[in-house]
Amino acid sequence: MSTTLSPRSDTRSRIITVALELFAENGYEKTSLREIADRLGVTKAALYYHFKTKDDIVHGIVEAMAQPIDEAIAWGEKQPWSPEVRDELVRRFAAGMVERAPLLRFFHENQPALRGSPSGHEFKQRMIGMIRLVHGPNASFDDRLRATMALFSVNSALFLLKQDLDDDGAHPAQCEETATLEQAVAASLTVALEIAGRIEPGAA
Amino acid sequence: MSTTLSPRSDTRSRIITVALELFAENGYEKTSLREIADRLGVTKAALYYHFKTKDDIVHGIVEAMAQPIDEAIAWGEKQPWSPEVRDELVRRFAAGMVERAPLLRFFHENQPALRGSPSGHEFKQRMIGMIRLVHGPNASFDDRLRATMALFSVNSALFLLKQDLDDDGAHPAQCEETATLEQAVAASLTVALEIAGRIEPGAA
Amino acid sequence: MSTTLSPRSDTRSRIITVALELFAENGYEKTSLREIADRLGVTKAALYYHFKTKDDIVHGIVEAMAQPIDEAIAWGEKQPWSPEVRDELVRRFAAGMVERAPLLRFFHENQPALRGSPSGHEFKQRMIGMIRLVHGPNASFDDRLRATMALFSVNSALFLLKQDLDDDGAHPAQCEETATLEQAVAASLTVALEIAGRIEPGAA
Amino acid sequence: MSTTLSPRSDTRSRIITVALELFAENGYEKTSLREIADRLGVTKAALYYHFKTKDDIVHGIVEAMAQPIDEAIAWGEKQPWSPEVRDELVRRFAAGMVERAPLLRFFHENQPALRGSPSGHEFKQRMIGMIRLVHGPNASFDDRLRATMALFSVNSALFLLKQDLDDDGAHPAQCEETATLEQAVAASLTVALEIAGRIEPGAA
DNA sequence: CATGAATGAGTCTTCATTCAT
DNA sequence: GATGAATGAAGACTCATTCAT
Repeated sequence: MSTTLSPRSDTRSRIITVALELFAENGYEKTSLREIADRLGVTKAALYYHFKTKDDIVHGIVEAMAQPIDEAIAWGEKQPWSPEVRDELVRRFAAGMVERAPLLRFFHENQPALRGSPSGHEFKQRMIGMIRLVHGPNASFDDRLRATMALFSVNSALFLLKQDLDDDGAHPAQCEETATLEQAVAASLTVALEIAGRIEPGAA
Repeated sequence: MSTTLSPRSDTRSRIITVALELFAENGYEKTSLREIADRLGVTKAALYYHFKTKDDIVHGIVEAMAQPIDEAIAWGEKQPWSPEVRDELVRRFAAGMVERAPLLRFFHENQPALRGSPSGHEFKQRMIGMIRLVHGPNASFDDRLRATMALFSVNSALFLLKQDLDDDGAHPAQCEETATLEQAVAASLTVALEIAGRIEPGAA
Repeated sequence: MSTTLSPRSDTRSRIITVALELFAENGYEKTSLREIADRLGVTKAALYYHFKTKDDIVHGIVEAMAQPIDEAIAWGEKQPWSPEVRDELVRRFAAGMVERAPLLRFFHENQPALRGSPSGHEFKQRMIGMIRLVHGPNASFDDRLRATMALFSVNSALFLLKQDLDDDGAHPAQCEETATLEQAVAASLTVALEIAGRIEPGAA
Repeated sequence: MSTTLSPRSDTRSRIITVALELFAENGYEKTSLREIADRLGVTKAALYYHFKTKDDIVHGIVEAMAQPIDEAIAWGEKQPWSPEVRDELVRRFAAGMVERAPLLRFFHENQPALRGSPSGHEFKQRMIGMIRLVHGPNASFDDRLRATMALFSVNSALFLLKQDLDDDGAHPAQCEETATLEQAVAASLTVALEIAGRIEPGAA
């Protein structure tokens, strides 16, 4: 009769999953609630039983997916800044985001829709928090930019990967073989650490 | 009575300017033709005299704004790849994009809308061309990622700058002074060259 | 442990009270069952345990609140018409309606919603019955109108009172002090009796 | 090529006519834009070409129909208050409203919908203005109530008339013959003047 | 060159209602 | 007595697009 740690409801989390999928693939604006409902085999009205508004679904997504970031932030806030901490943060972020690639993509590619949305803001704050921890206190604009790019690295890698797949083999020996997801992520981490490595300790 | 190099029509180019402004600021989907028309003081129908469809406006934008990229590409294609050429390409791209920041922002933040749009594809091809020239032949995935990020650097800098402006000074001595546009661009170039600098000549 | 004259159920009568409040304040159409349920701290479904439909709640309201009218009607039907009876009916109606002001307001301001509703009809029949008793048999249209207006007088007074409250003192010495509820009701009775006083015994 | 005094557009005024008809008959909330559009043989979207919102249609109605009231108010404001002016105002209002009966009915029976609507407020202000002119300065609550009821008299007469028609002859010799519209209006004026006649000159 | 009028398809959202538990 | 989950129908509104003038 009782499940340990029962999710708020099955439908609710299925909505979150499917919505993120569609939002990431087709964009927030181009994804209608009908599409989400159809793919789930329920009615639009059912969505409204679980979420007050379309934007509230985004809220649900963030709430359900941002945990690794929150943990990384929580951890980072307890450490005094050091190059090691910095690198560890980058690593943790990358690790957490690999399986959540759609979340990052959604966030990056839907800024206009998220601008002015409370839930969009919510996630942006987390990103900004991470960035701040990575570059540490008293950072120059250069270093803040490095921190930003280091974290966005995963995203660029995913962009590139997607490009390769869309071309499906149409690149004539110009480049090497198409990378796998794992390779892409590895590359993203390599480059991210390179970039972050140039961040200099805050000038007192 | 006669303009040297008269543009196809004044209204036409005003539409392009205003549309890009709005697309960049509010997003492609959230910008209606009515808004564009209103801001220009004409009717929606007038837009249809100059452009066949909403997407066609994007086409017009790209056509009107991508020139510097095209020139950089044209130049780059004639040079054999070398670290100097690579850096010069990065510099030219940055130089060209500073005044066209909205274009880049529009491109980055509206992927979902642009996906599936002929005009979106058009611009993406140019970006891919640039990336390819920057990393040169036979590049590893790592290097292609570096090239990509070097070019996207401007965009990250602009993202950061916008964040600062939105907070308007609410960050308590945590970071240095808010940067100016020029400083931001300079930083973006610095970092871009750092990243590109790690690209290694195509191995065997 | 036992209430004399226990109501059908406590929740049931709380629903009636709250529903009438909301119906009177915000209108029948603009009041959703969710609102009623929320204000009571129960679920919509709970309402359906006590009432078959939304309209059935109106039925419940009328049933619970129209008693004084019914009694006045019952009394009036036993008396032969006379000016004294007429005045007494007006007085009884006014007396009964003061504490039931929301009922009257609801009835007056929601005609469109009540039209076509069985429960709306129910109440209207009572009003018509009252009117008929007030003007007595063989009344001219003028007298029927007088009877109608005499009874609706309370409502107009309440309308006026509400207006005053909404303006909260913004009328610059144009009128006297804002009246209290008691004064308003007293005025309404004065005027009602004036109007009814002109009703002439059924001619011929 | 040019019509003197051409209406803003034919469709526009047809919308106003039909909308008022339906609003008065079925209520504001129960009248959907589809209904209005259907009855006009156009699409919902066409309505939105002429009116920004459903409420804006009400605004249009008031603007188009309230002229007689405005004129009466304008006239009344120029006269010093006197019993003759008072009666004349009542007469003018009645005269103006007969052909606009639906407007008054709409206003009376849709308070909840109009509450909070700018256009509803607009009309209410006019009514309040009229009332104020009828009772004159320094009026007691009683007199303000008389003024109000005098003006609402038409409405009550119409209510009564409608009742008679709905019963279609089911009243068993209880009352006289059903009145005609003209008789009803005449009665309403008679009673209105009676009521207004009791208004006493403001107590200096 | 441009407008006024209109459309069709689709969006998000709300509501009364139902039913298994 | 009451709830959680879901539905079907409908509503207001927006948008890109068309076309006669």
